[in-house]
Amino acid sequence: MQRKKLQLQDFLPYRLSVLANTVSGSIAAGYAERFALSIAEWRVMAVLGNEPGLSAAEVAARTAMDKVAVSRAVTALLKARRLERRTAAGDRRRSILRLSAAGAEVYARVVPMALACEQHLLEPLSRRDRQHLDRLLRILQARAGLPLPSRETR
Amino acid sequence: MQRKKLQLQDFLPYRLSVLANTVSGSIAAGYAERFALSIAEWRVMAVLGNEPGLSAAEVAARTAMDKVAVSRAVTALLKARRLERRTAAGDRRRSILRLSAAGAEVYARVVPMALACEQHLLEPLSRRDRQHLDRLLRILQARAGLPLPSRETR
DNA sequence: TGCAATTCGTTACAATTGAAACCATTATCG
DNA sequence: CGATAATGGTTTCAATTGTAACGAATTGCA
Repeated sequence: MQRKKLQLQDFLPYRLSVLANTVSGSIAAGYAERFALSIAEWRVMAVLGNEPGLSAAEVAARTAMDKVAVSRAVTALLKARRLERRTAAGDRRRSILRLSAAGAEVYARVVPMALACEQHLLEPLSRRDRQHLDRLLRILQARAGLPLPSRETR
Repeated sequence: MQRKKLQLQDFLPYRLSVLANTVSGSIAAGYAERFALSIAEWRVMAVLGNEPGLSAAEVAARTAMDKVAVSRAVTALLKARRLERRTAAGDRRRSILRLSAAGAEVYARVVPMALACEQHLLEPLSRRDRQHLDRLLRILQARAGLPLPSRETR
């Protein structure tokens, strides 16, 4: 038997959405202003900081962005000279992306801000709480990927 | 001492964002098609289903939407005849919103879908896990509202 | 009172986003 | 080989969204 009323403020999808927006917003407020970075641009820089030389498609896979969003973020980062792009030897469709020196410097300055922000968020949680959170999010993420069993086929 | 490397896939704000988007997307797929409802419109209907007679500002407060988004959703819902609007007696700036009969019927059909979706998501979690999740999300939400202590003032 | 500030909600305009079409290159297969 | 399909990435166009300005109504206060 299940709850019959729907209270938006108790509804998990809604709560996740509000929380994610609140968090993203307050982080973006940190780096967006200072470095003129959008969330998408920051994500691209974040993966390339860890794994230089990825192609646009690989960046897309790691950031959960679509290829159009990546393309636009890359364009903006190239214009700002925070990224360098070569075309892959052996496949001239693919590009090879890496942070420029300037990009690496921005990266080095934003990473601590991002980690500090995460720490701030996690501060009220005990070690065990954090482990729990990690586990719960992992489960939910896996579950969210699955399709709902449809009414017709069950 | 804190982690020095930033791995996007372990970064809490990123994980929350991806999870929330995955979940919202798969729910929206359920009602969006069938009922031609956007997420914003559904949120407005959801609160008015519980609390008929709210003003637009009150809807905004309960849905974490801004007033422009509410205004647009309300316009769309009025056009679809799923909402009725009167102006408040005693304050002619305020509006009084409630679901129309047709809106109430859509509401009655979407609520079970939404709850089923939530149940599907929560299915792999034990009772205690769910309580934990509730508590953790509550803490994080409260924490996310607070501003980061700024480097200058500490 | 009456004038300034505030609130409610809408509108206008620019910026962002998404879907589909597109070009160039590479892979597949008869 | 040569045609067709598939892939990587960009562009285009329309729809969505955010910000600021706005008009109308109300409140506060000198």
